[in-house]
Amino acid sequence: MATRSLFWFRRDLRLQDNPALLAALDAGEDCLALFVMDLDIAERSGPYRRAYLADSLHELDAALGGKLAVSNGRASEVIPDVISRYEITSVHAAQSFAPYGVADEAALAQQGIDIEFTGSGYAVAPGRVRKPDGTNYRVYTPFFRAWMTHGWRAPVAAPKAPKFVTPKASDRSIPDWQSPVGGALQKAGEAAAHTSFESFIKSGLDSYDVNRNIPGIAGTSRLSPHLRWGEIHPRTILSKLNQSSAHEVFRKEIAWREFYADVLHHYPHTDTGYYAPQYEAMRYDEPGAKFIAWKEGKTGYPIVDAAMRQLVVEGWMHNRSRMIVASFLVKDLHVEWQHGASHFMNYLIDNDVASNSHGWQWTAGCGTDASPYYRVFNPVEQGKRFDPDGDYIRKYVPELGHLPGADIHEPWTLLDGLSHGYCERIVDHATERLESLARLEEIKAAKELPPNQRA
DNA sequence: TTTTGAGTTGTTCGA
DNA sequence: GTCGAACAACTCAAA
Repeated sequence: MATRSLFWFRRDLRLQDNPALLAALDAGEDCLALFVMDLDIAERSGPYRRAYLADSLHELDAALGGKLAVSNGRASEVIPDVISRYEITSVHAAQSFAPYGVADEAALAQQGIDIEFTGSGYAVAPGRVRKPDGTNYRVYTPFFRAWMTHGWRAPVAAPKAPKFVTPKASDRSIPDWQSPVGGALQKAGEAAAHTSFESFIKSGLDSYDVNRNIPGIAGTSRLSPHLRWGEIHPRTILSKLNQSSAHEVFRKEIAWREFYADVLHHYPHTDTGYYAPQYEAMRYDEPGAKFIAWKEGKTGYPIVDAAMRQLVVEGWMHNRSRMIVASFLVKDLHVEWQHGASHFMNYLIDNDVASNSHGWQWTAGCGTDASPYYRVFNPVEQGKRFDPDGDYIRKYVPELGHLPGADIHEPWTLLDGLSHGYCERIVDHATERLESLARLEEIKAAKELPPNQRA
């Protein structure tokens, strides 16, 4: 009897270092490569996310010799249908740990579809790193140590002479979504991922510890979208790192991604829910005009506005900027973190639920290892410190292009500062910082009330 | 079980 | 301008 396997491409749009793909090719005389496109999700995604995914799928299809099947729908409907139409004898995939993927797996299992899972998008699969007593870590540093001790397998090579099934024309719905006119979308795909990584090794990695915090220079790896879609596997990256301190700082960033995936795995409600539940009771402001100003990059705080505009024109934002704008939304505008997280998810091409939700919760003070409550980012100080010459701001906020150097951080102090179309500050930071601290005092006090008197 | 040390990313204030 | 201390208390991990 003939064997034909199905490989379900999910967040692993690559051929190299893909053990699940090797398992699929081993299991069949030929193999159908399938990506399942949920158009409902795509509909709700921002333009850059869509364009990036389309680009990545085209790259993958080319690498497969034009044999990538793409079918629209939900995995729980598409996969059983494909199994019967192509007479599939075994199904293979990497395991997912994000809420959507986990739901797909459960729905397929319920229908009795047997999937052989091999590996995950992490060096160490979520749930594997445990304390000696078997429970999960809730603090990063001990997690990191245990993760290092746990270790991970070496990368594996791309398949040699794979035999893929030619899909029917009706299963070739590879979208042609384009990025918005004038936007600057990062190149997607496995080849681009390796090009990015190699150029980062050559010119960025050894100074990563110093340069990664300066949004105005290209000091970061730009690997986040590639990791998001699995165009490169983290263990491929880890295998190239040495023991130097710059490399160690970068390794720790990879570990943060793994830590947050582990936390989300153990507390699945924290994708949109509070990790620290007492913060739910805090007084927040409804997102209104100020929230819109934040989204549009019109808060009157140059570093915040530059960052928010970078997000909209590139589908990406520097990590330092993410913290600054997140702090501003939560602590200066008193808007709940979920509104900001959702805006990020729509625009970011590296939109990862675990990293995004927990990054936001860290800033908001309600996450794991959260920032102390009294730590409120000062957008002017952050600008002066991390964009000292204002290069980053001038790149994204042309209204301030006429201001030299450090003058750019406080345009309201200059006589003609507001005469070039730049907006006035929507709030006063010093005032809102105190307001934020006062609201935090309220939930601290509330915690001490007996349960029947709590709000 | 108890104890102890530690904990991504900062700001402000006063000397 | 620079520097160190204060900003709290709590939870977590590990001995």
